[in-house]
Amino acid sequence: MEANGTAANGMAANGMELGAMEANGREAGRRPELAQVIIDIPHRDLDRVFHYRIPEALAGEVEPGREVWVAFHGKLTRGWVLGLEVATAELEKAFALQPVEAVNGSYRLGHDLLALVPWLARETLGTMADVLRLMAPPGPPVRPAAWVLLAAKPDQEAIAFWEGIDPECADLLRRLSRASQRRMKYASLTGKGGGVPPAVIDRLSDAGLVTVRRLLPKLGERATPERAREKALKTASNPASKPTSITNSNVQPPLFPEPALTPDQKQAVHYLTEALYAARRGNDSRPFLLHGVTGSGKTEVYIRAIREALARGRQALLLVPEIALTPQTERRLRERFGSKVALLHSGLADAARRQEWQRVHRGEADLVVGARSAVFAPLPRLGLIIVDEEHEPSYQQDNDLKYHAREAAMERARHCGAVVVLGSATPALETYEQALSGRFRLLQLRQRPAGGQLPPVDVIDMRDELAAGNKGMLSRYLLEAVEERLRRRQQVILYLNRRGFSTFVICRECGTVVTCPRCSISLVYHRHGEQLHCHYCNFRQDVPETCPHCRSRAIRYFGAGTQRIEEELRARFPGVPVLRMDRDVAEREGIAPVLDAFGRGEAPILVGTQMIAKGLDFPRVTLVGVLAADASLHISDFRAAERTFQLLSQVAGRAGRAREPGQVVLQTYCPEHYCLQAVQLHDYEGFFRREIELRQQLGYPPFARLARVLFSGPEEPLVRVAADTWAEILRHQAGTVTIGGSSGLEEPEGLDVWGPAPAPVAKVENRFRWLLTLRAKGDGMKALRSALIAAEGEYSRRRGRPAGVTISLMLNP
DNA sequence: AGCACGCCGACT
DNA sequence: GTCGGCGTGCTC
Repeated sequence: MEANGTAANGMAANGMELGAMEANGREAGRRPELAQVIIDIPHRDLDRVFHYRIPEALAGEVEPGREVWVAFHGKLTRGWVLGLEVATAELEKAFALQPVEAVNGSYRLGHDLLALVPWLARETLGTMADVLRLMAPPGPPVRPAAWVLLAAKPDQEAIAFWEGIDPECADLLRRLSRASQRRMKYASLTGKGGGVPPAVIDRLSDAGLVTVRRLLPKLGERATPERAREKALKTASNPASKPTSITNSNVQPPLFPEPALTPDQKQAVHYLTEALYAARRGNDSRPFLLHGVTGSGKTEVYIRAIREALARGRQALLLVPEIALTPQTERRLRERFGSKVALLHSGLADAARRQEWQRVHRGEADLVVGARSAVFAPLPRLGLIIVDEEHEPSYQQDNDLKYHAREAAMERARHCGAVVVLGSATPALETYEQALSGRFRLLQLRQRPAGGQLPPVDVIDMRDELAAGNKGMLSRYLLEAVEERLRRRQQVILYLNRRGFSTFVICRECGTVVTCPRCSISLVYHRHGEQLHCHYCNFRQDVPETCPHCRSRAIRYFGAGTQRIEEELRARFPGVPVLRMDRDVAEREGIAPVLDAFGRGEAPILVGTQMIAKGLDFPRVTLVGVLAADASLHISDFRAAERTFQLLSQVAGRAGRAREPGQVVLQTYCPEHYCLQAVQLHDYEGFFRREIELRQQLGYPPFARLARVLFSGPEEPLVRVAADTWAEILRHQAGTVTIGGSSGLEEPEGLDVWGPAPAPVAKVENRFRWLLTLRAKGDGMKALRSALIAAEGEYSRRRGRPAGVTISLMLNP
C-alpha cells in the first residue's frame, strides 16, 4: 500500500491486522493476554485499537464485544474489546501496557455487530467509537465503582496479630469478614460514615490481605433492580397506551383466519423459506428484492417469512421507515407473534427503550420491529432481516452518523448468515438495478389479493386551464370530480405537492422550467437580486422576463399555499366544511387531531401538504387530487424525478382501498413528462428504464458516486471561507493526485468538485448552509473517501481557518 | 476529547 | 521580570 498516510488507509490496515493477529494467537497455542480496545472517544486520532493487559483475575471475562474500562491518558475511560491478541516483545517494549480495569458483564456485542464496526466507520467517514455508541445499550454508561475485597479469609489469630500492631487494620478486617461476599465499596469505607482512612486500606493491600478493584456486574449477572421494573414496563408498552390512531378504528376483530395467498405471494414465501434453509449452508446468500405494487400484500409475505425463520429457531428484524410504525402495524404483528415482539423506536421513553433493548439482548424477543437504528438490535440468533419500503430516504437521514440502514442491514446479514428482504412498490433505482443485474434476487407481486384494482389516474394539463381563462389552483375537471364525490357523500383529499424550498420558475404557458446548463438541475429562485441559482454548482442568472422556450410572459415563480386552495374551495362549495393540514396547523394543533377529525368524517375535504401523504389510509376517501404533481419534479436534486414517482405512486395506490373504486387526479404543467406518464400507467418498469438512461447520460448514481460536504455556521462569510478553502484543497488534489486502486483493476478516476453552493435549505435555525458536491465516475468510493479524509487532514492543519463553522461529510447522499 | 509542553504579549 | 495566550502532539 502506498505510504500516503491517510487515516482511511490506517484504518483499513487496522482491520486487516486484527484478523491476522487473532489467527496468530491461535496458532501459537497461547492464550491471548492482550485486549484490543476501541476507546469511547470519537476522534480521528483515536480511531484505532489500543492494547491493554488482561489481568489474571479477568482472564475469562475479557472477550471480543465486551465493554471494558481502562486507564486512558490517566483517566478511567470506557472502551470496547474488538479482539484479543498474544503479547509480542515489540508491543511490550513500545508501550507501558496498562491492565483492563473492569469488564461490564451485562452485555456483549455479537460478532456480526462487531464485524460491522470498522466497515461502517469507513462507510460513513466516522469513527469506530461513533459506531459502537450506536450499538451499545441505550442510556448513559455506568461507571464501575471501586471495591475493597478480602483476598483470603483471615483467621482469629491473624486478626489478633493485627490488633496488636494496627488496630485500625484489624477493625477493617473484621468488617470485611462480616460483609456479604467479603467486599465493600471503597467510597463507602473512606467516605464520611465509613471512617476508614485510605492509608489503612493501602497498608492491608501492601500486606496482600485485601485488593482494590473496579467492578461492574459479573458475567451472566442481571441487573436486579431492572428486573423489578420489567412488569410495569411491559404493561406500559401495550398497544393501548400507544399514540392515538390516525385512522378510523372501526375494524378490530382480534384474530382473522390466515388470509389466502395469491400465486405470487405463495411463490415469494416459497423462495424465502428455501433461502432460510439454505442460509446455514452458505449457499446463495444474495438479498431479495420484493417488488410488489401497493396493496399486493407484502406485509403478509413478511409475516410468513418471519414465521418460517422463528420455526427454524432463528430471529427476525423488521425495519420500517420512521413514520410507518403505526399502531395498526404493531397490532397486526402482535396478533401473530404475541409477546415475542419487541419494539425499538425513537418515540420510546429512555427507561422503556433500555428495557426493550435488554429483553432483546437476553434473547427473549424473537422479532424486533423498529426504525433505522434498530438495525443494530442485539439479536443473538438473527436469521432474517426485512427492510420495508427500502427506498425511503428516512433510512439515511440523520444528524450524526450518516449510515444507510439498508446497507448496514445487508452487511450485517453477511456476517450472521441472515436472509435479507428489501420490500418496495417503488424500489430505489440503485436497488432495482442490482436486481436486474442479478446481484439481488427479484420477487414480484403483480396482483392485488381478492381482485383489487389500482385506481385510474387522470392527468390534467394546467396550461389548458390558463388558456381557458381559469387562473385558479383547481382545474375544472378536478372541481367537477370533487362535486361528484360530495354528492355521493364520499371523502376527498387534495394534496399540495409543494416543498417549502421548491421555488423554481415555470412558464405557465408551455411548462418550461429553467435548468442549469451544467448540471441539468432546476434553478432555484432567490428573491434577493431576482436571480436564479444552481444548488449544485452555484451557476447564477437573472430571472428571464420571457420564457426562453416560447417567449411567453407568463413565466413566474411558482407556488401557492394551502390557504388559497381552502379559499377557492369555500368559494366554490359554500357551507361545505374543509379541513386543512400544513405546517402552520401542525404547529398549532398537531397532526393527529386534524386527521382524526377527518377520519371521523367531520369534513368531506382535507387539504394538505406532503405531511399527509404518508398517513393516507382512509377507507371513505375515493378521490385524491394532487394539485401540483410536477412541483417536486423541479426541486434541485438529481433524484427529483425518482422521489416524485415514488410519492405519486404511493398516493395513487392509496385512493379507494375499500369497496368503492377510487380515482386519482394529477394536475401538472408537463403532462408529457415520463415520470407523470409512468405514474398514470402504474408502470414502474417504464419509469425505471427512462430514468436509468438519463442517469447514465448525465453521470449520476448508480453510474457515479457522490459525496457531500456541508458547511454551516451563524456567520455566512465565515461559512463561505471554510467552503472555499475546502473547494480549493479538493480541486488541488483532484488536479495533481492520481487516485486509483493498487489492484490495477480500476482505472484512475477523475474527481469532479462542484460548488460551493447554497444548500437546498440555505438557512436552518439561523445557521447558514453551504454545500460542496463531489463526484467520482464509476465506482469511485475509494477515491471519494480518500479525497475527503485527505482534505479534512489538510484543512485541520491550515492556519487561520474560521471559527464557528461545522463541517459534515456524507458519502452517497 | 483532554492534557502537557512550548514559545511570544500586557501586567501584578 | 512573570502569568498566560492557544498551536502541536500524544494517548496502549
